[in-house]
Amino acid sequence: MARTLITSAIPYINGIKHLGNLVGSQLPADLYARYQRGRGNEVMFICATDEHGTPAELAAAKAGKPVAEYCAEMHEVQADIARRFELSFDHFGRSSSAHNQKLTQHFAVKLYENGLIEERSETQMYSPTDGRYLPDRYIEGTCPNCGFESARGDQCDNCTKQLDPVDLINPHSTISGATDLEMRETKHLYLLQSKMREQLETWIDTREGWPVLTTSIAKKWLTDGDGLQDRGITRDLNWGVPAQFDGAPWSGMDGKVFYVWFDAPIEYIACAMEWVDAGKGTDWERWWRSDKGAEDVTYTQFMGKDNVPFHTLSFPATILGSGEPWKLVDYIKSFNYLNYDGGQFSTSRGRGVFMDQALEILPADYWRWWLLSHAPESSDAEFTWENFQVSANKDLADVLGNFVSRITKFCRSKFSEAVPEGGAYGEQEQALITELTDRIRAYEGHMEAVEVRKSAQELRAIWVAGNEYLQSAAPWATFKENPERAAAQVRLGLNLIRLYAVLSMPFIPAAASQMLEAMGAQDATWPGDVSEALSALPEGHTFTVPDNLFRKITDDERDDWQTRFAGVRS
RNA sequence: GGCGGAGUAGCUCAGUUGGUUAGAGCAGCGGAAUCAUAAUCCGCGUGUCGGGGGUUCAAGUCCCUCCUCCGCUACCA
Repeated sequence: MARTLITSAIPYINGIKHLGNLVGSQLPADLYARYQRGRGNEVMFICATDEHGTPAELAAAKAGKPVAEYCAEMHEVQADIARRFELSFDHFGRSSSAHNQKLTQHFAVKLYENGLIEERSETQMYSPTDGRYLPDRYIEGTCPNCGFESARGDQCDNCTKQLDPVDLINPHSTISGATDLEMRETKHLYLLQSKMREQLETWIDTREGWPVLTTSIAKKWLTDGDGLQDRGITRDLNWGVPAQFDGAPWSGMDGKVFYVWFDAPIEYIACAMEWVDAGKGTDWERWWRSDKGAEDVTYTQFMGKDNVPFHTLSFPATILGSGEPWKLVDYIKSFNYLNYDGGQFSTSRGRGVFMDQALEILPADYWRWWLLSHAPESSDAEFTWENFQVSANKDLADVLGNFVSRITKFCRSKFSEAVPEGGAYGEQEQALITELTDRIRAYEGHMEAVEVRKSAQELRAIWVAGNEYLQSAAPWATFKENPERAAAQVRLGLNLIRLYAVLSMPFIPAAASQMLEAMGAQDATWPGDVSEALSALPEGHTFTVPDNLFRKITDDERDDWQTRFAGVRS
C-alpha cells in the first residue's frame, strides 16, 4: 500500500482566513488527501496554525490578551472552521507546541555544528515607545525618492522603490505613531543558505513534473543578483521559540526567538509528534525519517505562490543542512491568487468572503466545488457572485442533484424504494460502462497529477454521462411496453448514484455521504472494474429517496450577498 | 528597474515535445423529452489565438520586439 504524506501551508494565527487563502493550500490539499484515502492508500495529512511573529503579538495586544491566550483561542476558532469545511486533517497542530520548540532548537544546533549558522551584528530600528524592534514595514515615513508620505520602510507603495527605514523622512511607528525611533545594534543568527546554493539548485533542477510556478520562483531566488542570500533566522521578540536554551552552542541570544519562517515548516514534522500525543497514532518517524520507515513515503506540499521560496529553499536548506535523514518533499504544488470581484481579497481591509461568513451563507460543499473547479492553477483566478451562482446551480443542483432526484423518485413511483429486479444490461449499458471506464481512468490521472481543475471537469463529465444515459434509455418510456427493461435501466441508474458518491467524495464530502446513506451503501471502495462497481447494489436492495442534495441560489440572494460583502468586514 | 506568470469564442478557461477544418463549460438560438429541483438531452461557433516582425514545408505552440494586466523583489507572514 502506497503511503502519502501531505502538508498544507500552515495558516497564520492572526484572524480568520478568506476564501483565497483556503483555495491556495488547505482545500486542494484536502482534495488530494481524500482522493488518496479513497484509493485505499495510507495517508498522513498535516496542517497547523502558524503562531509566532510580530503580527501575532500585535493582534493579541489589540485584543487585550496575553499572546499565548490569544493564540490558543484563535487556534480553536480556526480548527472549528476547518472541521466545518470538512478539511480532513489527521492532525491540526500548533507551531507553538513544545515539540516544535524542541525540534526547532535541535535543527538550529545541527545546522550550527555543520557550519551553516553564524552570528552577525546589525543595526535595527528600535521604538522605545512600543518597547520593541520594528520590522521595516512597521515603519512609515516620507519617501526620499518621490515624496509620498506613507512610504513603508521596506518599499514605497507609490514609486515602488525599495527603501531602507533609515532613508525615510520623518519616520514613525505604524503601531503607536511614535517618532522617537533609534538605531540599535543587535546580534542575530544567520542561516548560511549561500553555502548550500549549488546543492539546492541541483536538487531543484532534478525535480520532474513540478509546476512551472514552483520551479521558476525557486530558480529566481537561486540566481537573482548574487544568488541565494543568507537569512537571519532570529528576531528580537518575546513570543516564539527561544533562541537561547540549554545546550545552545552560542550565547548572548537571550530575549530573542527564532524567526517564524524558520520554525513554521519544522512544525510539519513536530505536528506528527503532536499527532502521537493526541492518541491518533503511535509512530511518527515512519513518516518523517528515511532511516525509520519513511523511505517509501511520497511527500506532497500545497501552498500559495508567496510561500514557494520558503518551501523550495529555506526549509530544504534546514533539512539537508542538518545532515540527518529527514524526509524531503517530493512534489510542491503551488497556486496563484484568487481575486474577489475585480480586486484582491484583503485580510487587513476585510474585503471578500471569509471562511466563517461563507459557512453562514451556504454549506461547505458549494464553496468546495466552486473553489476547486476554479482553482488558480495556471494564473490568478477571479471570484464573482454571478459565476459562483451559475456554477453551483448548474453543476451541483441541476447536473448532479437532479440526477439523484429523478432516478430515485422515478423508481419509487413506478417500482418501490428498492432496487428493481429483472431484466439485464444490454448494449446501451455496455456503452455507458465503457465511457465511464475511460473517464474514471482520466479522472484518476488528473488527480494523481494534482491537476485540480481538470479533475473537476472530468468529474462533472462523469455526472453528465449519467443524464445522457437516462435521457436516451428513457425508462419512463420503456416502462410502458417493457417493465423488465425499465427495471434494468433504473437499477443501473441507482448504482450510478453510489458510484458518483465514491468518486465525488474528495470534492463534496457532505453530499457524497448523503448519497451513500440514502442508497444504504455499505461498500464505498474505489471503482476498479466499472461493470462490477455498477452491480454493488443488488436487486431488491432497499434505499430511501434523499432530500434534494442542493438547493438553488436565487438571484435575490446573489445580489444580497454581493452587496453585503462589497464593503468592509465589521 | 529586475524577475516570473498571464493575454485564445460574449463570460470562465483547455490547448503535451510546432503538424490535418483551434476546443470545453456557461450564456444565446433551435429542437426532443416530460422521470426529475422549470431540471435533462440533442443540434448550432468565420474567434485578426494582445500588436508587429522572423525561423519553418508547417507557428496559438519556437525566436525578436512592442503593448496591457497581475505577482514577487529577500525584516509581513
